[in-house]
Amino acid sequence: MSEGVEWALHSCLNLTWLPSGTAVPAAKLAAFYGLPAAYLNKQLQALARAGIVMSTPGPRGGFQLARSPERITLLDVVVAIEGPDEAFRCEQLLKRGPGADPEVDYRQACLVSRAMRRADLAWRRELAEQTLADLKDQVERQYPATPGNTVNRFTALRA
Amino acid sequence: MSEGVEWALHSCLNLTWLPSGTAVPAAKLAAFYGLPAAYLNKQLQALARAGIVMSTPGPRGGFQLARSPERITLLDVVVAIEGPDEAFRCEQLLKRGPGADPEVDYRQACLVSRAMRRADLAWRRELAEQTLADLKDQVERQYPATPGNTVNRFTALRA
DNA sequence: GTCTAATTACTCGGATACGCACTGTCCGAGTAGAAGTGG
DNA sequence: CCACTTCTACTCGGACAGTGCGTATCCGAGTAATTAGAC
Repeated sequence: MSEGVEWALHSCLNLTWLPSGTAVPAAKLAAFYGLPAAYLNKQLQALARAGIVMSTPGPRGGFQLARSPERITLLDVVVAIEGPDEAFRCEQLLKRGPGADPEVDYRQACLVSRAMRRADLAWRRELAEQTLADLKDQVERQYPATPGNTVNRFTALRA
Repeated sequence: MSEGVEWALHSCLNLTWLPSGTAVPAAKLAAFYGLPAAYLNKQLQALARAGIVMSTPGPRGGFQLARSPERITLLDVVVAIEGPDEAFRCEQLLKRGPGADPEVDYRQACLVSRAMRRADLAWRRELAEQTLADLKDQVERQYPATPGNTVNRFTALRA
């Protein structure tokens, strides 16, 4: 899996703690973890295309969450970065084997493909059941200082 | 995910239908689906290293399942080809952020990492619950001609 | 002091190189069977 | 006819190139705030 997923998840989580209406430039989100700003910007663009964050150009511009954290699942973020394709892509080997029917779509008929798809769905279900708000609450419960520290750090970077 | 996983699964399933004790060379397993023989051989080597198949060199040699299909899960095959690492690898971003504790292992502490690991475990559980024997039975139930056709095809390739 | 207009600085966005892992290929070590030979 | 030796052909196994995608970077289009100036 692409490394950008981790960056996107942590950045979105950080955006959760900022007062709504304020945009954060990619450079500051990157500086928070010492990441290459231009490359993180690329990932944020993907999130913007997926409608997870919205971008505003110009001074005082940047990124902010496009909707409330309760309506953003971890699956949304992963799909935005990694793309919608499932990890196991059936190349329809059976179509190249003996006794193959050219009319059949073996992505549906092949039982190997089905078994792998079942596992993929279990993975996706688990990711879809966790929202950014859930994660945010868990962090705040376990590390109560995090929200304040995060905001302070970003305002410090603003200087 | 690597394409070799699909090849390995289908090849292992084909091996299920051959009488035990008979070895099949990689060239014939590859010819079954029109795959590049040398590259499939590479994947079979990985399966051999994992103890899923056993190889015998020389004439009349080849590959055969190292244990009964009931004791080979889909996860075993996937891990043998893809390696044991989970898809989402936590780079411990928090260690590079403000307020990081150098002593903490953030692969355990980071809640993002935990959420992703939970999804990964769900995926692995689903794969571990399906054995090659299960798949074999499903195929035989749905396509009763497959076992005979497979054996015939391999003996035909032997000519 | 206030309105207007030009300027400036800042941001995203897409177009452009680089590196690594997956893909694909090749040849050599080793072995089992076949063939040949002598008893 | 049988046992032994030699030879051949076949198999895996690891070492060697090619290619696509993830990684990383840079510069230009566009915008909002700022500043200067005129009224």
